[in-house]
Amino acid sequence: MDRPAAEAERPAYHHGDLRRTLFDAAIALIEEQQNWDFSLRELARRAGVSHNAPYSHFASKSELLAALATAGFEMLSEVMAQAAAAAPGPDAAYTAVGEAYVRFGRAHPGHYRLMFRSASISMDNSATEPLMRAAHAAKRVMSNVVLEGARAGVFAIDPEDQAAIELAVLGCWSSGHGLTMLFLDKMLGEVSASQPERVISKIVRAELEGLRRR
Amino acid sequence: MDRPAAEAERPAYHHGDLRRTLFDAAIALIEEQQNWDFSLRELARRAGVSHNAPYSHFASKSELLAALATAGFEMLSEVMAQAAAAAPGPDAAYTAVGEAYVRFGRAHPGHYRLMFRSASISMDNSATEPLMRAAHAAKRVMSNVVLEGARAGVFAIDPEDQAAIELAVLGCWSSGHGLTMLFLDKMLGEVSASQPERVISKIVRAELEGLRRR
DNA sequence: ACCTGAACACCGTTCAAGT
DNA sequence: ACCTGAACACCGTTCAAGT
Repeated sequence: MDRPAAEAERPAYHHGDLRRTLFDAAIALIEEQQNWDFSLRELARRAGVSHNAPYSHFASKSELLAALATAGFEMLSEVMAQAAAAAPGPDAAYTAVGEAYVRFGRAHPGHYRLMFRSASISMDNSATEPLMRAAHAAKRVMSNVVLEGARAGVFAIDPEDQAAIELAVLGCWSSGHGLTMLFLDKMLGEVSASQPERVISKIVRAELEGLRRR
Repeated sequence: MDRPAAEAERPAYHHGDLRRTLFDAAIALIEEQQNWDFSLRELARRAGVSHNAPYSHFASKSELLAALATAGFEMLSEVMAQAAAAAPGPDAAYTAVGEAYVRFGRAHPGHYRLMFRSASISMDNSATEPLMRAAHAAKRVMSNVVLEGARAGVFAIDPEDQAAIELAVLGCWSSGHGLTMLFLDKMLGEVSASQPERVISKIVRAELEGLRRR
């Protein structure tokens, strides 16, 4: 009665895929509660195992969180890369990536927040390196979109000027990240909140104009 | 020995200004740890009172956090208003406010994060209304700067078009908030992180160009 | 290798009681 | 009105033990 039904299908002692089960349950909890304040004991309860079983798969709560954040950045990279690949040119690629980015954040509020928070939290455990790599890879996808536009002569940036590219990417990222966070934190007035797609589209396009005229 | 020295100066039982003491100690803890995971009991220990004394002044931890966030938005409003008032015109006002905004966030990382997080957390307690008012007031300061520029004809926006003003403010806010958060979350590459002032200035000015040419 | 159960040192919050 | 102390139902983490 105090064990989830799904557990009945699994062997009683050796779970088989507890790591994945915990991982998925953690994501579910994070999205339900919009934060990562869930307890490891609650997580174990949901997975139908003892409160200590998680420690067989994750050294600590913060290491689990870092692993979740890493997976989040990988998902985001994938989403952005697909948006870019499907676009016919630099302008379309930029808007598609920008809109996909904000859409991802709004679709996974707790997870998105965790991704950014945990990069500055878990500066100690072994899960940090893959996290940083995943975050860097995501940024790389954005950089490539800007770089393509610069090389094509569509954006007014010298593709060889690394500092200029870096700055342009940071500007776009700031705009998209800020907009996403303001949405998640319910900081938008009714006007903007009632037409999210329109607002997102306009702000992404305004940033694109900045790239073209820089 | 387990009580802070400052406590010796105060009356033993009735503290006198415990609310303020707790408030200040909470801010200190938040800035030390870059989060608000401190325990109410630790807070009470720092103030030299029993672990329940805080409940005489705050209904719960989340109400204390909401009060802190409210004060944070008031500080931010003040900082922005002063930056705007000291500027000779709309362009200078915009860059001064933008740079002051990011500087505030970087100077108070834990507090800044809390301000934005608690607006979406404490949707239940009585401290929510003042919080929302303070957040709205801060946004108002930004809006006024954009509105002034529009009225002066310096920014390419119709000052009577409320939706356009709203959108322009949201764009600027997203950019500044995103940049601030990326800084706090250590998401910037070495290049940007090593010259923060320069990067901030460039990104604020790029956003200003967007306003002028809109 | 993977999991359990008892144990430790914590929490937030409540409640009855003191000043 | 403001504060204390005991109590309750939790935590994360460790450790010895089971399968």
